[in-house]
Amino acid sequence: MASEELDSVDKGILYLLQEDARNNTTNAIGEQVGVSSSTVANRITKLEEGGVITGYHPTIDYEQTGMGHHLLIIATVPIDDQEEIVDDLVHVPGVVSVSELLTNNANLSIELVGQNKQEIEKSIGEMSGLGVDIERMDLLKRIRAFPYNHFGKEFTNEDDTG
Amino acid sequence: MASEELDSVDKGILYLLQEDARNNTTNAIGEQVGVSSSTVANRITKLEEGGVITGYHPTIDYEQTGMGHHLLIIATVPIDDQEEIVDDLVHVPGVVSVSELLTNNANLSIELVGQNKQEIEKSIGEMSGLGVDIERMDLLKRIRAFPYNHFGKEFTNEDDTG
DNA sequence: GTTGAAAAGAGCATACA
DNA sequence: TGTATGCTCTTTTCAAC
Repeated sequence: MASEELDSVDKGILYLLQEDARNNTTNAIGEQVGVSSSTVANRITKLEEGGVITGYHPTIDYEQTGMGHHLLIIATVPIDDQEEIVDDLVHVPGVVSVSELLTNNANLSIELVGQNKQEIEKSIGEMSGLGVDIERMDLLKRIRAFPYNHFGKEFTNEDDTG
Repeated sequence: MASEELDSVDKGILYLLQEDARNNTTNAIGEQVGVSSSTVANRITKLEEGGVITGYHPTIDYEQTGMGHHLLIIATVPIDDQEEIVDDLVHVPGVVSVSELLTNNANLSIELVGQNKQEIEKSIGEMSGLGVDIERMDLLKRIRAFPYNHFGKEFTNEDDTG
C-alpha cells in the first residue's frame, strides 16, 4: 500500500503541491492534471496514508523574523545513539531541521536559528551536552527548495515560459 | 513592512502552520491563538507579503516514491558565481534543495534524489559541468523538520502531553 | 477498485462597523 | 480587529466504468 508506483496523476499532484501546498486547491490541481477534485482529494489521502507525503511546512525566512543568526552545522554522533540523540535535538531551542547521514563521521546536518549569539551559544551548549560533536558550523546565506523537477510537471498543463 | 517584529499572534500562526500548513484552517488557527479567522487570514497575507513566509511545501519521503537514492552533497563553487550556479542547479534533475553557505570552502549543501545510480551519476555529471566541485557525498537516512519550538507554541492552546 | 457528478456542509474573502 | 454575507472549496454519497 505504501511503496506502490506513482502514476502520472500522483506525480502531477505532487508537483503542484510542491509549488504551493497551501493555496493549491484540489479543484485547481484537478484541472491541471485532468481529473476531478474528488479524485485529487482521494489521491492526496492515499499519498498521506502511504507515507509518501509526511507533512506540509511553510518555508520561513528567519532573517525576516528577527532570527539574525541562521547556521548549518555538520556534526558527529555515535551511530548507535543517532536516533535517540536526534529525538532529543528536537527539543533544543532553535533547531529547525536535522538530516541524518549514513556515515560514521559527520553523520548529522543540523539547521539552527537564533536571535543573537547568546541564543546560539546556548543551543550549542545543549547540543554538546547531548553528545553532539560539532565538526563545522557555517552561516547560512539562503536555502532554496524546488519541486522535484522531473516529478510531474510533464503531467500538468503548466506553461514553462521561463 | 518586512522585518517588523512579530507579535504573539504571528508567532502562534507560524507555529501552527509549521505543524500542518495545508490542513490547518484559518478558523482552527484563530481558535488556537484567540483571534478571528479573518484576522488570521490578514496576518498570513502580511507574513507572505513581508517575505517571512516564502512558500508552502510538502515533505516527501522519496524512498516511498521509487527514488531509492537520496543524497546530501557538500560542494564548493566560486563565490562570485554562487548565485548563478544555484540558479542553474534548479534545472538539474533530482536536485530538490540547495543551501548556500557563507564560506569559501564547501559553500553549498545540495539534496539530491534519483531512482537509480545512473540517474545520480547523470545529475552529478551535470553539476560538475556547471562548475560544482563536490567535496563529499553521503547517503541520507532521514530528514526531520519541526516547528521552531520556541516560535509560538506558548501562544497557542495546544496541549503538550508528550 | 477507481473515477466523476451532485448535494450538503465548512471555510474563505470582502465589505463594513 | 471582529462580524456578516456571498462565494468557493471540500467532503460525502452514489452511480458508472
